[in-house]
Amino acid sequence: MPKPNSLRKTAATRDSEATKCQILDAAMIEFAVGGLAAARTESIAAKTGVTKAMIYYYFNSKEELYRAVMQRCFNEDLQLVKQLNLDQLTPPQALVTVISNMYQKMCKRPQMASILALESIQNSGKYYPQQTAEILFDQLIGLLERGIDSGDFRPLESRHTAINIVGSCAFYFIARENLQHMWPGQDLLCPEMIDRQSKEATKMILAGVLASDKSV
Amino acid sequence: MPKPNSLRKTAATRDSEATKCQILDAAMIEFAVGGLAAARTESIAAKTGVTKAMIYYYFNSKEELYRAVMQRCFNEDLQLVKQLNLDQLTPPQALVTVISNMYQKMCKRPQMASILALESIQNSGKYYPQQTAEILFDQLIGLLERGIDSGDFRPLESRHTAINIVGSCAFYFIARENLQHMWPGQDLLCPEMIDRQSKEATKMILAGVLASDKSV
DNA sequence: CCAATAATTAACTTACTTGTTAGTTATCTT
DNA sequence: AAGATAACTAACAAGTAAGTTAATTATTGG
Repeated sequence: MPKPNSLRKTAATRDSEATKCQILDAAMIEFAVGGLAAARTESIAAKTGVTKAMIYYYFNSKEELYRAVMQRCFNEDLQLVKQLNLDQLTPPQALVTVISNMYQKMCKRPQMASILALESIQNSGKYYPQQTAEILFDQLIGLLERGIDSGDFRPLESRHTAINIVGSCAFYFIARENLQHMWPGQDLLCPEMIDRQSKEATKMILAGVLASDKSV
Repeated sequence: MPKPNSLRKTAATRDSEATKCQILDAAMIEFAVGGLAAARTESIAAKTGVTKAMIYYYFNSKEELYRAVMQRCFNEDLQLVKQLNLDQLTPPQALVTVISNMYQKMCKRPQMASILALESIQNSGKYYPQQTAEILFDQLIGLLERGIDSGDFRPLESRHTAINIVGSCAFYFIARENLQHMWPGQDLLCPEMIDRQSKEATKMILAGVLASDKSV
């Protein structure tokens, strides 16, 4: 009487796609803590149901595995962003949407912010899939400029402002473990906390960006 | 005719304090790229005029060296912050001062933001000198609450807002290498750029935080 | 059900990294 | 100026980590 499909690697043996995915998931967690340089292949393997050799079987090297993780991160991201159809919204609405979307994404993949930050710090972003990071930022910058032109936003410097907006969001996730002490016992990743942080950020950013004669 | 005091380690031989300082400086640069885990003692030594053995002679281990670097970072920081005398300023003035001070500090030690971010991501902040990070955050939170009480600021959630403020500042330095592409050829650490970023952040944050019936 | 192939492992090799040690050179004291 | 001590180095030992290999086990198609 063999169990056909237990949770762990017990059954469902030998499914290459599942194994690749397991490795990618484990790698994402490991890379999100140490980045490419400090990640240990042994440690990644330990998080999966398979041996280290499988990493090399499917991904050839730690570096290529890292590339694959990055790729997957950004693909998901781009997919989501394209579905937003920001052009059909007013600039303030679009901005609110972008911010809310950022938090949702981070909430779904809490490792995201750390991985991107680590890649930037450790490797100057050279492993980012070509221009993908640019696309995401440019979208926000474009939206800000549209809002300035329409008079919804005050005349601000779009690039610097975009940095401030993304930064305020990313920081919550990057410094999560340190911010913990402000809310003892609370899980900073629980939906309620994320929601409060998101709302507070949205309010501040919107008020900071809107032309003084406008309001939402 | 021996040179008495050339720039490198040529002359001025055997000055223990200078050597310790050289090691700390080199370590700071190395730790700011990879964090404790990815930093190589060999690589730190290579940045100094002395051998790796000196690291162990003066600091015993990579970990203790890391602790020393952290300590020095925070000591400087606390010193500066205490001199601000925020209590003698109105809340909006105090906030402007805090923001401007953050940028100045980061400008002086561009590795700072990366080191703190890496420590948080890699080690959950366990190497921060006891409570020092808390003090810095609490100061900002206290100031925000004072502003809410006085009616200068709108009723916001001080902790979340503090995170947004610090985040928008830190991100510029953390993601510096990636943001580079927005200003091709420009040095993001040059005083003019920092000044523009700082001004833009100040404007946005202040507008985002001030009660709607107030202005600076 | 058997052969071919794909997935997987355990054990190993090679390169790197931390930390040590024994010995060397400069500086300071008397 | 000699002896003591502090600063320093080169070479090494021990442990760790990346990547490989040869053999093993499951799956699939005829």
